[in-house]
Amino acid sequence: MSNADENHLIAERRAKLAALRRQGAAYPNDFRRDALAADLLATYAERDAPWLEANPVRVRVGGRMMFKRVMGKASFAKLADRSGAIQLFLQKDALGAAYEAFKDYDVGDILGAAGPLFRTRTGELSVRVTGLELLAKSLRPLPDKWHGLADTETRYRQRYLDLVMNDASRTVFRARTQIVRYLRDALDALDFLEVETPMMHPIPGGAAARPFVTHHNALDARMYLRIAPELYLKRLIVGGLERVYEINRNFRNEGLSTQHNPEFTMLELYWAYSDHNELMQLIERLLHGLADSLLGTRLVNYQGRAYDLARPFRRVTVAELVLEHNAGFDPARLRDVPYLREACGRLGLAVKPSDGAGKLQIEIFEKTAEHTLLDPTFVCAYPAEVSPLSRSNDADPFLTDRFEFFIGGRELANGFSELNDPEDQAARFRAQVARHEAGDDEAMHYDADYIRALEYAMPPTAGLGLGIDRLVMFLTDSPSIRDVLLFPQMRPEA
RNA sequence: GGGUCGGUAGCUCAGUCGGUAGAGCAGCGCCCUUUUAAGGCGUUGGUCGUGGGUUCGAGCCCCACCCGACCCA
Repeated sequence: MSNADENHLIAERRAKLAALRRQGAAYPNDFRRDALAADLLATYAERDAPWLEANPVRVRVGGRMMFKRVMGKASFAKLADRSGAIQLFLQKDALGAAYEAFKDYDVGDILGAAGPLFRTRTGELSVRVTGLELLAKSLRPLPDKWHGLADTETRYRQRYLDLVMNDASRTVFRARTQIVRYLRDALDALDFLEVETPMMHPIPGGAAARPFVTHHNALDARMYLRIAPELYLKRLIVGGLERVYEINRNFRNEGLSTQHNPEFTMLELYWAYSDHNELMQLIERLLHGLADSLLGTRLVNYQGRAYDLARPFRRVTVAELVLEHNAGFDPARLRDVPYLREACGRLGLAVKPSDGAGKLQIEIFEKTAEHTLLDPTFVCAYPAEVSPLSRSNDADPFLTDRFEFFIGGRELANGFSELNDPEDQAARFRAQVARHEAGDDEAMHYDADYIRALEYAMPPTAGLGLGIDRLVMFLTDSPSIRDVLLFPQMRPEA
């Protein structure tokens, strides 16, 4: 940006920076803090003005100046650091030339200040500044101190400004880290091993989704950003690691919405000698623990509605929900393709000629039932047709031992007993390839090495995928996935 | 992809019937030694998202496009 493009506010600050450069180092790096604002406020919360007078506590604090009030020969300012903010009191008598320099400092500048703590007339713990230093000049003015930064586009594109201005935003991202740490600690305690598997796949697998495509020059090979780590993690189960998990990004080449970002974070875990029922119990335990540790209550408020996580989570099948939400649906014809096709037509659903009863059921379920699943609900017994990696149900091979978990009408998790029969898996891959060739670009590819791995035998295993972003949204009362991603995907600026 | 709403000063926002672009905060100058959105006086600051069109005249009306939010698919 040329100077001609800058407004007078920036021009004035740039002139002040130029003056600083003439005086010496404009960006000093020798100031050291010995205290954080919130620690001081907490430590001396009970100390009154006379005590602080009698027991001088000298501190060195640093941070961004968030307000500045000059009243002639005395001034107040507030310094914000990562913990919070503390007020400074500055007097000409005590500071001399540094006081005159301070009057040229701007809100937004990074300052270092030293001096004893005291209480103002109104009782606010403050630093009576005896030494002051400008550490980094802010050339651009901050948003309005009272209204803050409200423009959503700027909040997402310039997240640093959002973090400077909005406490609530900082709180959300701290909570996100706490949630991920809680999950790691809980799984580590269960003797799960955290692993890293490839983000670049020669064959996209593990989910039904369109991938991002890239190219490896040295190998002259097409590569895909992973849509899921599933097939790699299960290779590790074959390898005998028995309990593994990965918390990392997946990439799906799909639209953006309040629920979808092209890159999003999943927890995937694989648990040998377990099954989908134990996964449901695990989810319930994890959600209880998260609510307890993060919120201190199992009564979660999300977007104005109360969710009582202490009540047992509902369990219901796909078929039951289709019947529940489609009055007059003939329960005897749940697997009758022409009947289902007709029902889809009435609902305005576009179906493919290749869609079978399982796929059609799921279309109807998603259209009519999914959004109604507000309280925590496990939807069980997904059709095999839409579950190419799940173990078939022993009593009814039309179904699999699979569930999805919903809160607030949104899918939060997907879990199942893993298909460890290599011949069944090979047949399912072949069916997926046929769908792909019939034009379904979300259908899976045939992964020969994965079949080879299963042929060495994979123990009976349960596997779970948990959407971290949506979990964080729920636990932080955030309406959009962009509110829980530090840098959500945006169209490039013009 | 469709619909609704929005884009005006650094920030938050007004802008009437189409008739000289405004306020608060921030900034700049002066005053002010315990403020709490400090206060007082004065004052600078505009590609009204972009490009066309209608009109004597467009922030406002029409068309196209860009960016964003939300809803729907």
